[in-house]
Amino acid sequence: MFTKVLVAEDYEISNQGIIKVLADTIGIPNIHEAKYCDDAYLKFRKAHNEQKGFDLLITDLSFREDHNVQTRKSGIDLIRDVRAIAPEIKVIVYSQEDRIDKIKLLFEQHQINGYVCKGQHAIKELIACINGVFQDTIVFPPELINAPEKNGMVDLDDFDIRLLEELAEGFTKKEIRIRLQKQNIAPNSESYIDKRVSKLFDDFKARNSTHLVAIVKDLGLL
Amino acid sequence: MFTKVLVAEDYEISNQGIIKVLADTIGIPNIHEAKYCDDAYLKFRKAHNEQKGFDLLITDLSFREDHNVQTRKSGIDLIRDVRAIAPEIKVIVYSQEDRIDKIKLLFEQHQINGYVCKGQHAIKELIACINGVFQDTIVFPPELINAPEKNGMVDLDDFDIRLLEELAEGFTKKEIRIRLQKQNIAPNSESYIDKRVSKLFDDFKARNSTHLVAIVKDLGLL
DNA sequence: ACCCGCCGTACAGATATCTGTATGGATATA
DNA sequence: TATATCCATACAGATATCTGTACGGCGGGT
Repeated sequence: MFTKVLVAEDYEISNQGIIKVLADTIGIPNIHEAKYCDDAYLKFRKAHNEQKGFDLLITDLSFREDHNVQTRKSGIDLIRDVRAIAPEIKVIVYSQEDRIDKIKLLFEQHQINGYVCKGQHAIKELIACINGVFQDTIVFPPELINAPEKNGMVDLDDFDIRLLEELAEGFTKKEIRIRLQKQNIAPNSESYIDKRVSKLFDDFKARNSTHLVAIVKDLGLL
Repeated sequence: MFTKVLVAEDYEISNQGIIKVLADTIGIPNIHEAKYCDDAYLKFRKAHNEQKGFDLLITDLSFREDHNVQTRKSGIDLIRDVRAIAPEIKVIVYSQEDRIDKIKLLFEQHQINGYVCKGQHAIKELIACINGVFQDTIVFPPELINAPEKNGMVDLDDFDIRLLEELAEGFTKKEIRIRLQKQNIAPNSESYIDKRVSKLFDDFKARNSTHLVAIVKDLGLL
């Protein structure tokens, strides 16, 4: 079993809860905690440099901002930086996030090894997840496995996402055209941008741009 | 000190964290937990009926919905029902909520005795809160006392929120006017709706409606 | 009583959005 | 090779958005 684990979670009480499970139920001997991403990173790097690196990182995604200004603002930043110095480190994310698409992204883009959703069954899930990850498997949360098979899923390519981002930033279609042209991103005619956005209206059953952005924000795609 | 405490919190791990603090640090002998509002209510009523009532209720506000359908959907429902059978019960809310206005409402409308915000210093705050409440004081969270000069806080009234909701639903200003008129909500002139929305643009530094909705969605106000 | 600022309404002009139609080119399908 | 289909672009008309100005009413303050 893992012997040295780092827990990055800003909520002190959750933090204690996780540690309690790791120590009492699983019996991990060496547990360290951090309430800030930067602190977690420093602890990780120090241990790594001293050849006493961690086996496992358990991290939250969102960290509340306070007077302590952080260069790493979210668990994703932490994972990125930790992986940069120790690519083989196992990572489990423990977060409130329950939007399937967001969770999928974590596995796809950040190669996390497991995900546990804060909830009524988090202890059981966390234990199962740690065991699974220790055996080199990728542990998806039950929510994701039982996923309601592509209910109304629309698959968006990079261009769609870019358009949605631009719209959410409040740019007009003319501005978007100019911005895309400046970055040599094609296609970039105003008319085509219009067409694609209209297609997104159909896909998401949106009445207009404002509605569209609200919908994709709710779906967690942005 | 309190001798019998009920902890209502659906996140198992937070739950364990709270119990750990109550037991190990404060030394409360009799701690019960519930992961659902209805379950918490039943436990509370049973103890009350048997003349072995709880001294203190510590509850979260939001409870994640699952297959277990609940008649009480939030901590507020629980507080209301518990107070109905035991008006003198001390109540501490332990929640993620950090919007000052929301927290103020809890003290004003629900006469809670203390509030602790999930966060980096929750353990210290929880201990202080329990001690204060035990001495019959009302314990406001530091966030509320220090009222950190609300950097970019915009206070929105019901009308603003309604407009934002309507925009996010994709209605045009003409449609919004008609909808408000049908519900006899005044003011409802198209021009005033325009004015108010334009004011929201200024408040949130939004370029247009789409941007505005994206911003308030990100802020979690919608 | 007077002024001032705010609220609600009205209107108007410049822009932007949304919808529909049209067209040439690339690709692939028969 | 002919044909269908999609991609990217263009244009145009009806509608909606955004901005600015204007005006009466109402309440607070001096």
